[in-house]
Parts: sequence; structure tokens; C-alpha cells
Amino acid sequence: MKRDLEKVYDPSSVEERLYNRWLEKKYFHAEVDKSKKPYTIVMPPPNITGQLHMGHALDNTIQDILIRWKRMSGYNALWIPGIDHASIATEVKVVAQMAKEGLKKEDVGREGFIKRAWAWKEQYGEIILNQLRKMGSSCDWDRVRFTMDEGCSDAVLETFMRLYKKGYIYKGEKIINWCPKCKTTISDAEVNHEDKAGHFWHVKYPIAGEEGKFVVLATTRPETMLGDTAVAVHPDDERYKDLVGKKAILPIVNKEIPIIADSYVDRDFGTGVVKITPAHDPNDFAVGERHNLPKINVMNDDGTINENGGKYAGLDRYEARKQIVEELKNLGLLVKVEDITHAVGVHERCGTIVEPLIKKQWFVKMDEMAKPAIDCYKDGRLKFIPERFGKVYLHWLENIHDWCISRQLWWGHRIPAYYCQDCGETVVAKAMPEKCPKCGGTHFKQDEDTLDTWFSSALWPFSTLGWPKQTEELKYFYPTDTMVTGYDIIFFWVIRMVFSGIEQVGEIPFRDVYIHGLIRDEQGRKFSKSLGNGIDPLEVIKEYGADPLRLMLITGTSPGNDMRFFYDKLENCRNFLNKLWNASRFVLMNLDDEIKKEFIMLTPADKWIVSKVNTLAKEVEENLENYELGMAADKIVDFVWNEYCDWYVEMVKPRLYNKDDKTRTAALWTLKEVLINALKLLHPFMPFITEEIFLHLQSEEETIMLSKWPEFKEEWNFKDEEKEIELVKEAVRSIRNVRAEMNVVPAKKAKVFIVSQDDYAVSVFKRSEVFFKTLAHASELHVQSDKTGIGDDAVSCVIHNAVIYMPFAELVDIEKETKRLNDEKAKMLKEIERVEKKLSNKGFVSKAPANIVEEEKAKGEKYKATLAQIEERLLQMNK
RNA sequence: GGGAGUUUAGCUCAGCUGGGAGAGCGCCUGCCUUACAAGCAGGAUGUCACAGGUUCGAGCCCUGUAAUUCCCACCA
Repeated sequence: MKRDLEKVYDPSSVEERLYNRWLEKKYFHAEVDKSKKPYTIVMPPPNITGQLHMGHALDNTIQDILIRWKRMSGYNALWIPGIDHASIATEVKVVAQMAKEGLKKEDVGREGFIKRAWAWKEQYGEIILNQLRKMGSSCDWDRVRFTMDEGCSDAVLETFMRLYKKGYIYKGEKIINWCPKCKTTISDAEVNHEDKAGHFWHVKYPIAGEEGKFVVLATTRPETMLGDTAVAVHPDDERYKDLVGKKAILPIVNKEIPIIADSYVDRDFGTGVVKITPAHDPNDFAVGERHNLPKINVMNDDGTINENGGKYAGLDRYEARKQIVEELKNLGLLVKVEDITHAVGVHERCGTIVEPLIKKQWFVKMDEMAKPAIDCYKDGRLKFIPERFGKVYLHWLENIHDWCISRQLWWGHRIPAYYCQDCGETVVAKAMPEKCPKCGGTHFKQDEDTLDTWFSSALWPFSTLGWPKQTEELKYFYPTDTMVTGYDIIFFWVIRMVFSGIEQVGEIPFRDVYIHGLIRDEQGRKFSKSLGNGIDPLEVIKEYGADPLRLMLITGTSPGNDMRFFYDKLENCRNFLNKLWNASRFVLMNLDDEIKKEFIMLTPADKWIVSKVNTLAKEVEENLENYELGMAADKIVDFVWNEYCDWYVEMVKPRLYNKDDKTRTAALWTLKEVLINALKLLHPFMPFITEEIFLHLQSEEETIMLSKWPEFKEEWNFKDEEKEIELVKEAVRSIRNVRAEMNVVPAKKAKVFIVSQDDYAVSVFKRSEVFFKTLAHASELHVQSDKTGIGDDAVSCVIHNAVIYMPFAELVDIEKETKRLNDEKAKMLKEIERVEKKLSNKGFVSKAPANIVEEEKAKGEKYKATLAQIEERLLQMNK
């Protein structure tokens, strides 16, 4: 039974109570049930590196909206939550944490370090999951997963083995980005290019056998010359044509290296001559491959020069640079030093300048697996919202290169490759093999490296469902339906999930990819630690509640576009909650008895609002189907605030206050029914307040979460009444305008309805005939003279809670009114002219759709009628 | 260099397959009215970046120009 609501809505207590209730009742849990259609979302797992930020809040709000909507629509909705071990990001954090204790990784050893990392995971993982709960996320907590839990780890091993057997995983030598501080490989995506001040050293390399002849080249990294194995010029460069095929003498090292021609060289850049260091530059590496040049690595893992650097061995790269420049200068080979700013690659996690160098790494061969990933997009099985991100996806796949998956880290999935200590054979297996298949040896050493964190993320949509085991869940919930994520990780995540799903499970992992934008601060800047402009979602929730935050993140936004975080907007959303709360309070205050529907005769006003909410349900459904969440939310808010509260509730008051009114029950039924429907439509967006009100309105034993989603009902479709009431609204507005124009001093608390003696006002009244009929019908409004202090100057009517005053004719400021009417008349004439011009356009009449032409005609008629009214009025005034 | 966006009210942004320009905030006026002042009623504000084109009709489609953002690659 109904209970009245608290005077003020208090999010903090309500949210916690309701969330616990939902948990207890296991509303979020989904089991395999073949009688129902599944709808599945797998949550992009937040990194355990810290706390949730606004981006997560948006990400999860979108997912929760979709899940709650589908759940109410009768789907077996499953949302799998989880967290990501985020190998390098977490490792950096743990290293930093240890540094505070004065410890280094090496001090605690691999096992000790991993132990610390797990402790970190326990601590921060739990914080993150709690934050998700605070957002109201309706995930199935019985299925929460971690990328390094047993099942996910098994999926990683299985995938590695399969790909290895197929020849898709290989060990190869490649130029990679190396972070000398973290001592690990980092992917291209983890390298930021920053403009830094540097120097451009122009150096002379002597030509072998030609005393006194030099070739001048420029470099920003002189220390790499220790590893030079060639000098290159452009094949068509006339200046250097005769040099090609000769040898240059590498200074300091005093070694002859060939001068080669390669079109990679840009003739217009620098001197048009390039030193080739295949071991320390990706482009040089490629040139080296083309020309079969030796690759000489001159650097150690920590960024110091190795034994190949001769006397510079052991020096740090920058110290070596200094000394080499000095030596070149002394040798008279340094032509000039240019100050330049150039882009330098730095490791995004630690800011260290990245060093490209050659390493033996594990790679995944991409060309074969990319094909089906391209196909599934091209044939429409995989869809992007908004569509334009499909192009990004495609562009990236078509230019894909092999994926370097090994990382010199400790935190993560250790590569399941074992090397026989006797014969050196590589065995890939889930566990350490007992016997070498080649030599029978029994001593193995596991590869020291771990896998790129995205390797496990790529398997997430199916590893979370139990794969590689063929579980019932996998068969039923896979492929999942929607992947919700930001555009920043299409490259390294979405693509890898797609080809992994196809390769391992045989089906794409999801059908729709909903891409949302980033959240920025009020000035449009990214939220970042260094700017200190972060806003903690939990703080916002504490102050405003989760519902307003969710609504704020969704309203007025569109997929794929960035949005800004405005406190003003947040407050507006909070105010909406307040509005909804108070409207519900009003309904509950008046709702005294159970309503028996069979005795109800709806008035036109009732039918209007019922029809409106019915149409709304249809539109919202369409919007949600098309992932237009922002538009859907806007429409519902607009309905509740501007139609239900501002018009219907006010219209219905006279009927409610009169206990004898025959249509009172109809009003109550409509108030409640429309509110319930609106609450349901709102629930995915604002789960807490809607549930709280629903429980009061409906019954303690139910939940809005599992109530039936409002569908369009033909019996609620009252188009005629909709039109009539819209006319009434228009009429009422024009009456209000009359008051505004006349500037009549309003009285206090006038609550009567009086028919004006004014002809013009009456003509406006006539347009609102139905409305007054409704009002009169509902509350037996009777006409009486005004006694509330307005005196004889004006009459008033109560339509709204607000008072509407209508002037007597004699009060009219003739001059002002004439001017207004003339303006009005001019406007009408212009409109009529426009319509007539349009209707005389043969192209329009013959080619435009019939209903548009009809509408235009009707408008013409309406304008003419209005014009006539205005003219009549003018005539009266002149008398 | 390659790619993708954006340009609409003072600000931040919606505007679905072309059919007379919208919201929130801000601003102005009047209101404490038995759900709500976190509120109500009313008002002002736009050459939809610019120039062409297609069309009976363009904020929306096509071409070009300008400004701006982001991503990728690269700067020896």
C-alpha cells in the first residue's frame, strides 16, 4: 500500500538501502535460461591502478542504462563486471610504492614483487568494485572476473598455445621501443611524442680512399653512430650520385661502411645524407633489411653503451653523446650544431625518453587474422555507433603490423615458453614440461617475459564466460551484444577482441560497438593528474547522489562526441530529481483509495496526457534501439517537467480538490498511471529515485527493475485529444500574453474563474473551449464576480496554479494595443503571403508530399482567420 | 604526410533518413500560488563559419575555402 514520501529526497540513505536490497534479492544475477533471449554486455575492465574517474562513470552509466532497459524489456540481461591487471601500469605503481620504502624490484625478487602486486590488486580492486556499486551498476556480482584469475589465465595459455601451433606466434628480432628506466619493451601506443629542444649535429664522414673528401650528414643522436653500418642518399640525388657504391669511414670507430642509395632518404631534409643505424632506428632497420646491412646494437638495457661502443662502453647514453660530440669537434669533423625542437618519443607511464633498439621478442602475426576482422565489418555483422568509427577500425586493420606481445615485466601472464637447458629447444606448454621432446632433457627454464596486458584483454568477452571450456554460459551468452568503450582504445583493444573472438571461438565477440567521447572539464581540458582538475565521481555522488550524476552524463550528449562536466548541468539534473520527487509526493498525497479502473471515464485532458506518455514510450524505445541515449533522456525529462508537471498536474487540481467531482477518480488513475510509466522510462537513467517512488506507489514487494517496460498501446492512442489539448495550451498561453501586454497588477491568491466581458478575450477563450469544458466538467467551476481585490479593472481565471488576468476593454491602452495588433497584422500578412507563394509554386504542389501541402493549406486558412479576428478587433478599438 | 571530427543563441551543446531553428545555463519582467523558490508564469537573443551547386524546398546532400580539435605516421 501507498506511503507518503519524505518531504525531501535524501539520495545517500535511499541509494544504499535500495542497492543492498537489489543485491539481496539477486535482481542482477542472470542464469542460462533458454526460454528467454539473452542480452549481454561485458564490462571493459577498469585498471587496478587507482580509482574510478569520470570516464568510467560515463562508461558504466551507458552500460547500465542499456542493461536495465533490456532487462525490463524481458531479456535475460547479463552484465559481467571485472577488473584488469594492467601489467605495466600497475607495475609502475607498485615500483613507486616500493621506492617509498627505499626498495627496488630486484631487492624483493620476482616472487616477492608479484606478491606485492597481488596485495595491491586486492586493495584497489575492491575499491573499484565498490565504486561501481555506488554508481548503481546492475552487474552480476556473482560473475566478477579478473584478467589474472584462474580462468582468464587459462584462456591466455590456451590462446598462446593455439596461436603458436598455428605459427601465428613467433619469436623474432625487431626494432622495438625500449624504456631504459622500466627496462621493458613498450608498444607504439604507449609512446608519446613530445616536442623537445635538441640539437642537430652536422658531422663529416670521410670518403674512403679519397683524401680530403667528406660527406656531411646530420644527426640528433650522435651516440648511435657507434652502430652505423651505412650512409644513405637518395638514388636520384644528383649531388651524391657519384658517391653511391663507395665507402665512407665511420669516424671514431674508424670502420669502412658502404654508401648506399635508398628512396627512404628525403633529399630536402638536412643535408640529404643519412647515417644508417639499423639497430637503433626503425627506418634504418628497414633500410638495413633491404640492403642486408649488419645490425650493431651499441646499448645495454639500462641505456648505457655496451661493449660494441669501444671506449665509450659503460657510459650513459647522454654522457656518451657529450663525449662523442667533443671528440668529433677535436677531430675537426663537426661542421656545425643547429638548435632545433624535435619530437622525441617518451614512455607515457614514466616520461623516460624511449630508445629504439633491437631485441628478440615474441610477436603475433597479424595479416591472416586481420582479414576476417575486416570482413565482419564490411559485411555488416559488426557495427559501430557512431558509424564513422568503423572507418578508423578499418583503416587501422588494413595497415596492421605484427603485434609485439612480450614485455620485460614481472606483473602479468608469464610467457608459457620453456627452454630446454640441454639442447635449447623451445617448448610451449601450459605448465613446465617434464621431458624435452627433442633431447629428453629434464631441465627447463621458463621465458622471463610476460605478455602485453592487451593479450588477456583481447580474450575478455569470452574468457569471462568460461572459455576455453565450452560452458553453457558461453553457448548462451556469446556473442555478446554491445561493447561500450571510448574511442581511444579502438586500436589496441576493440580490434584485438574482434580477431581473437573470431580466431578462438569462431564468432565475433559483439555485434555493436558503442563509442563514447571523453569527459573534459569546464574549460574543455582533459582530466589529468598533472592539471589537478580531476573530479571524483564519488565526491559528486556524495553531494548530489548517483542519479543526478548519471542523468547529467547522459542528457544532451551524443555518441562519439566529447562532453564537458558542468556543475550547472549537474544541478539542473538534481533539480529535476527534486521535481519528480515532489510531483510524486503530490500524487501520493491525493491518492487515497485503490482505484477501480472499470468506473473510470477519462476526460480529454486525461486522454491527452495518457496519449502523450504512450507516444513518449514509443519514441524512447526507438531512441534506445538506435543508441540515442541522450535524446531519450531529454525527451523523458521534458515530458515529466513540461507536460506532466507544468500542465497536467495543474489542470487536474480543481478536480482533485473537489471530492464530489465525478471525474476525480479518473484524474487520480491518470496521475498514477502516467507517473508509473514515466518512472519506468526513467529507471534505466536514474535507478534509485525511480525505484524509491515506485515502491511507495506500487507495493513494497515489487521492484521497478523487473517491471514491464512501457510499450506503445493502441488503446492509449488518443490523437484527437492530443491535438485539442495542445490547442488549449496555445490558447491559455495567449491569454497569459494578453495579461502581460496589459501589465495589469495581479491580485493576491485569486482562485476564481470569471468569464470576461471583453469580446477579444472571449474570442481567445473560444479557442480553448475544450479545455474549459474539461475544467468545468471536472470541478464544476462556476462563474462568479471577482472579490479578491482586483476590483473592476480585471477579471481572472484559474487555469493553472498561476492566476490569469483578463482585462476589461476599457482598461486597454488603445495606443499600445493598436500598435501590437498592427504588428500582429503585418506578421500575419507576411505569413499569408509566404503560404500563398508556396501554394502557387507548381513544383511544390506537384512534388511535395501530399500531407505537407495539406498542412500548408491549413496554415493558410488559420492565418486568414486570425487576420480577420485582428481586423475586427482593430475596428472595435477605433470606435 | 595520412585519416577522422568540429564550426547552430552570450556560454556549453542537441537537431534521426532534406519540409518554417531547439535545450540547459545565463540575462530581463512579474510572482512565497496548500507537490516543488532546487519553484511558477512570461520575455529578449540566431545571415545554422564562408562561397558555390543539386532541389519546389538545404542547418542537414555535393564541391570548394577558412578556422579549429583529435588520432596515426614521421622529423635521420
